[in-house]
Amino acid sequence: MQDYINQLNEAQREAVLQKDGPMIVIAGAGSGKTRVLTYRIAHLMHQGVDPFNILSLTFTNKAAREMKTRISQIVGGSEAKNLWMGTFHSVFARILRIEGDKLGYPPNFTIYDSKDSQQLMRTIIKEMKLDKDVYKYKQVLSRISSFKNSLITVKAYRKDLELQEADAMAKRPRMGDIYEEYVERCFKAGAMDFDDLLLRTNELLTRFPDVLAKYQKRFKYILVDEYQDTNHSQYLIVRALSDRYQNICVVGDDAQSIYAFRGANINNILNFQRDYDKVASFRLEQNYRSTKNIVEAANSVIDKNKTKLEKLVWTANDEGGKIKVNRLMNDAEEGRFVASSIMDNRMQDNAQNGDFAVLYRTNAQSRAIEDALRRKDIPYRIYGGLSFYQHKEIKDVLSYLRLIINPKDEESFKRIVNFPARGIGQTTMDRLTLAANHYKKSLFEIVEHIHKLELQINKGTQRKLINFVNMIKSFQITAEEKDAFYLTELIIKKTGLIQEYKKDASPEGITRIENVEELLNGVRDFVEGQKEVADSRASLAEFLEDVSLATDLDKQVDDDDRVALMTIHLAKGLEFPYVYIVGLEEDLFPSAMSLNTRSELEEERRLFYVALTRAEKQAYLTYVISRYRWGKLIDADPSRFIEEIDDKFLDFLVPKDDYKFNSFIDRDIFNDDVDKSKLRQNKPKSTTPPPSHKPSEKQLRRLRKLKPEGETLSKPAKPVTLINGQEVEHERFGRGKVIEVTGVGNDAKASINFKTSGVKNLILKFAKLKTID
DNA sequence: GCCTTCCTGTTTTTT
DNA sequence: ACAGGAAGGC
Repeated sequence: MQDYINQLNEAQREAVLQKDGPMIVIAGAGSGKTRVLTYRIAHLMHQGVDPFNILSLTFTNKAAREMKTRISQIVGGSEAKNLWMGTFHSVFARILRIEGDKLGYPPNFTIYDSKDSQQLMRTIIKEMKLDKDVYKYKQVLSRISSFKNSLITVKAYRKDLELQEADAMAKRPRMGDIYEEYVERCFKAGAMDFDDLLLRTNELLTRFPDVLAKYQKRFKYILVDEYQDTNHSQYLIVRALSDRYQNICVVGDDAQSIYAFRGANINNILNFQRDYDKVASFRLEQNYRSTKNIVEAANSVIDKNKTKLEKLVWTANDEGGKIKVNRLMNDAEEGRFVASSIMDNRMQDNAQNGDFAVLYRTNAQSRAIEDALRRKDIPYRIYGGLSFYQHKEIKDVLSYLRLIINPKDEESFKRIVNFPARGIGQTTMDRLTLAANHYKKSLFEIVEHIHKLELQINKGTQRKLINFVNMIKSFQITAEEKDAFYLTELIIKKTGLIQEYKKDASPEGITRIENVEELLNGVRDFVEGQKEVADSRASLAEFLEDVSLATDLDKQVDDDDRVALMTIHLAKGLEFPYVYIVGLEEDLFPSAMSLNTRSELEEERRLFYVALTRAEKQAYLTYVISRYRWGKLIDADPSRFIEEIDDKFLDFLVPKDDYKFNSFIDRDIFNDDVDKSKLRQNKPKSTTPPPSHKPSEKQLRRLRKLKPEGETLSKPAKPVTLINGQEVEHERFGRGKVIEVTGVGNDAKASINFKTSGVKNLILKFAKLKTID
């Protein structure tokens, strides 16, 4: 029993042995955080704590599953089954299934995924006759999401003049009305979106003290992993639940906080010691994962951030190879480099495909890497991107299941009422919706009573609608008697879905059918795993819940040997012997969207830190000179993040001097609104330009745009004498005709009418113009 | 009510 | 470049 204790270092052991009271574990990357969490839970159980009384919140369901397995290996027996473990969303969805009726939700409430939410928002904006260019549904939705994550209800919004002012300033004065309508429509449909799962849990715990007391008593010990990525809503839930016993253990690393964009509040971890009394705090600073080179390089990067808790991550591991940096011509070549480098490493080090990961900032970058790997027959798997459950054909099938479970689910109803085609068109749907809004009933109920209502829908169409509803009802009866697999198969056949897909013989169409088959297999596996559970109807609901909360990582199959391709966000918590971080270019990583504020840039830097620290043995950084974005070839500059790593940790495969790091120019331009002096303090190197500094063409262009009086950086181009009517050619704008010339010498400008891009005013000193005779 | 063509946003990250 | 939605014609 004491065995596992001996496998820990001192700091880890202390954190495991500390039994009661609030505690925080600041765990540097690779410092054995998961190990501490698992052993701590196992230890609690050894000390006689009932697993039933332990709640452990993890970042992914996969992490929860793995931890459970490891715990049961340590404690033996099946006790670990009773642990409450999972993501915030899945744990509280379960609680809301039990308690949701108090808030007016059916036990089988639907969980709207982001596509459902988007669809609903579109409908609302259209119905309210708002300008869709001003009220962009995604923007509106993300604003509402941030309200919900900060626990700002519609009521609270109505009282908050500042928020309303802000929306009015953004030309969206109807935000409050939209918010209200959206919340009402979800509620009417018996549906919760992702944010509701947390918001409604808060509502439940606040409005019903007896419910709060029940779960406070139940969860005597609470553990929260990745605490740095919790949002305000999650923070309040944890506070409420832990209030009675105060046995709350949070684990996290402020340096790895990368989810601010979805409401994560880094202050939750920074202020933990203020929030609870007598907090025991532990620091795990020894890294067991990576080589010295990687650990120290990563440290040197994160040092540039101002907002952080002090800690020193170190390692006793070997020094290891330097981080290899390579520059490639374009994204295709970048892919080829990664592929052949993987082949080399496989040969030389006898590495497996599964030892490699390729990490990127945006999903769109996977394409080029994929192509290269496929050409070299290197097996790979892409994580993220379009999740399996978001494919059209899968959503179609799932919508049938969802409607069977919850007939009020409007998004499902709309999706399938005329798919496969049943002759129910837009006009009919508009009239139904009107009636539904008017009578405050669901579409389904309106159809059920359609003969009693005076709707302008002809008898034939009414018949079709009733047939549809009756079919769903018959499925409901089947669902009572048979398992989910039987039901799903029945639906696919009886509705004609599969025939519909079979019509399409294109490769995409074939993939569709395969996907449906895969879904069917998934349902079967689920049913097999649920054989003991008597209530098949409940199990169908559970399947749907699993599906809507599953992350791509959750359905990962580790059993075959493949290279992993994923975004850095998805890679958090994972580790690989070899890691390729690709696309290290300004405007891509750091993303152009994050250059406006210091805190956003710091989050990008943390993201880079996360990426680097995934590597155990060898890390590669690549950037390209030009990259296809938006279907166009775009010039790129190397990322400032490469420059921020001390050269002594780097091995430049292309001599560094060959291609200059000029990004400091961008920095001065882009961060004019930010605290410049501080930025510069953190970048001593940038004040001294590299010896043989030569700005790239792209930077020159920027400089010309922003500082027309551009100093000595650019050599004045050979003066061109122009006269009106002269034909000229510009490298970017193409051919044009001079309309007017003004000024002399350095101030000389010309208005030129370009054939393709219209009239431009150019400063002749900078414009590279060729005259055409 | 269905089909075609045009238009639009997408590429920052996700439970 | 490309998918998904909107709009307009049949």
